[in-house]
Amino acid sequence: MDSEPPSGAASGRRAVMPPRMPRLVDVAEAAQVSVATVSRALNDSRTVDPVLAARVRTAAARLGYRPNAIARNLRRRGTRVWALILTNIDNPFYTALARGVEDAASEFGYSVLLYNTEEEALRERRYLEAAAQERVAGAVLVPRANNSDASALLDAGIPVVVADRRLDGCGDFVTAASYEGAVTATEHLLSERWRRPACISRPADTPTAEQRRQGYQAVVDRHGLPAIVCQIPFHAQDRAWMVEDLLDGDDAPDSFLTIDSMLALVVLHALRRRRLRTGRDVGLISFDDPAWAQVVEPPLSVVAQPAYEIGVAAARLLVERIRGVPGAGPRTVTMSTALIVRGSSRRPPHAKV
Amino acid sequence: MDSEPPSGAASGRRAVMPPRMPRLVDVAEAAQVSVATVSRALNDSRTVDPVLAARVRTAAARLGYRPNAIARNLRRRGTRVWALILTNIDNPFYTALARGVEDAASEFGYSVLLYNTEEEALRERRYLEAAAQERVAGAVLVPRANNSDASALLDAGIPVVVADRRLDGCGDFVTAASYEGAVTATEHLLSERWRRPACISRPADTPTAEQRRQGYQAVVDRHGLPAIVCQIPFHAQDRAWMVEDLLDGDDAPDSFLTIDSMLALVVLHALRRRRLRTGRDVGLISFDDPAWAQVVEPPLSVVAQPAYEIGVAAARLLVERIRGVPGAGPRTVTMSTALIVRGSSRRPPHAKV
DNA sequence: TTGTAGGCGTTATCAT
DNA sequence: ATGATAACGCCTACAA
Repeated sequence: MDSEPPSGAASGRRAVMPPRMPRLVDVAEAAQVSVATVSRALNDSRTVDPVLAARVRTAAARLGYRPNAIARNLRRRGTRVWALILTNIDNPFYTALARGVEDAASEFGYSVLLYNTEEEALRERRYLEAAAQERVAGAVLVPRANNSDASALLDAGIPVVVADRRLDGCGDFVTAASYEGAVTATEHLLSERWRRPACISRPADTPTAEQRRQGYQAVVDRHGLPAIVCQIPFHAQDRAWMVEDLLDGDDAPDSFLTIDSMLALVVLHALRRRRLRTGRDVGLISFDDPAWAQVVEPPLSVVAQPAYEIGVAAARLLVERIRGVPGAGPRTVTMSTALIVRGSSRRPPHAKV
Repeated sequence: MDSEPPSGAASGRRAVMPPRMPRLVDVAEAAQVSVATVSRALNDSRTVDPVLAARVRTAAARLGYRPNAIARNLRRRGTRVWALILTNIDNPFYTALARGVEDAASEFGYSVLLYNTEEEALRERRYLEAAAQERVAGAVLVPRANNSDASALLDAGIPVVVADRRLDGCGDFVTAASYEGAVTATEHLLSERWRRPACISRPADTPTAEQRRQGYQAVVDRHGLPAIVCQIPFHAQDRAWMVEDLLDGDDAPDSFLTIDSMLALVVLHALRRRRLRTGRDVGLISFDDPAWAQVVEPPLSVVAQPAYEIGVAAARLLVERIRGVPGAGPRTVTMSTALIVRGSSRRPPHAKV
């Protein structure tokens, strides 16, 4: 048996100990009822005498009683917590997605654990494991790559909703129509009479990036144009150089499709150093619609994704999964993208090549 | 007593039930040892026979055993989870701060619950309550206003580190030198020969905003210049109008200090509509150094705050608080800001007024 | 309607 | 070094 300090007074308690929080029994004692009655009064007060219920609530309030979620979770065998595992909270797209998830979770009565993998496989593995040990009620996962392994969660029977980047055999999936968006964007560049569009993308093991690259490629192929693809690692130090090298090469592009807004920044940096202007010397269109898109000169043309709504949709699927019958097959929700033409993708009538 | 389904076989378990996870007793049975030995082998294996320890680990691995953090927390009377309560994850400053906290937390072995209050008092209250019930080991709090009430956490003896916005009587505090930063920024504008700088700030109950406003005001007062202050609510719909109204008024400013990067976007919007250019027609300098600062034309002058480092510092203070003697008085860490002059704050030699 | 008491899975004490 | 076992705080089946 444990040797607890005498609970009688301050005698056995060291001064440095945090104050012991009131428990159900304390409330019960104060209200002169049993713990069962307190528990019932505080949860489903239907089956409890209103008079007693009031007495209980008064006592609870007076003592500053706060239910211990740990004990409750143990007894209920489940938490009211979700894990949100994503690759890079700095990317405004994921920031918005996170807001959507958090917002909806809060509405459904869940708290959310944020795990930022920084696109690192090791961290992702650690986090999936941590989430499983925390016995989260569910998880929204943006996998690092197509070989990410969510089995730590799945084996534990924890529902997982995958967001943004496909991951097979992993339950539900919410994403935007990446391929179609890339097709639209590339066709837009061509309709503006750009003839050598480049696709600035991410490593090929990033599913969504790869789909966008393919959408781009399909269009340039169909038009008999060369595919100019540049896959920039997430952790590259010399990102701007890669674009500048591209511009210096023999087969320099005359326009760009960037598959996320951080790459648009990279391209804009490179262009600035080369003293090239978008919407004039070169064309530029990017996936995502970051807050700054409308304050650059000229404003940035984009393929906007409903990032916040994707987060909300993921949350909705997750609650259904948690409440619902596991029998139901995996569902995929594909949100549509929106082409927003601003200035950066335009090509002036008499531009030189 | 509870009526559990017979645990013997699949007979009593409905097909829809999630798989029951292996417990310590299961590992013990498989390894032919007592639960105590398993627990010891998996935690502090010093005091256990290497042979048995190996057998335990093998059995645990084979069964896919994952310690139940809920039960562990109950027994240990404490979680390995922090709460990160902040006002707006969309603001790049807080995004970076969150990364810092999460990064450090992960290193210290903690998970972090993200609570995004959206600058709403009600949500903040709910979240503080939720964090307290979750019995988090500690919290990093960016309070909504100077009247925020963290007693839900404090009463429970949960250490709180306040970040960015001061909140008295609430333990440790990490922030950047707002007042000084604003002084520096304002003096910089004056040194560029702008004569009517305006301060685009936030409501007066936002401590940090107020300090920046005061820093600005001290400088313009000292120079006998008029103070032009515009406090834009966080949820305002017509934010750009407020700035445009300012520009249309009799006492129109010739330059701006914005106290966060989102307000810089608002001002840039307004200026665009008025066809005014920064670094030429008007001056602009902003707190924070968002990723887009260097791709606007001209690049944005800023007072940069070490957002990520503030998050890390908060995390460090928090672990010390958790591990250390509560006797130690509240500490304040003030990080210095950095004036980065780019193009937007410059005033050309022969500018017209 | 209310009370009693067992157990959720783990850790740590005590006894061996 | 190992094992049996009592809590941690809550919920709920069962008895009254």
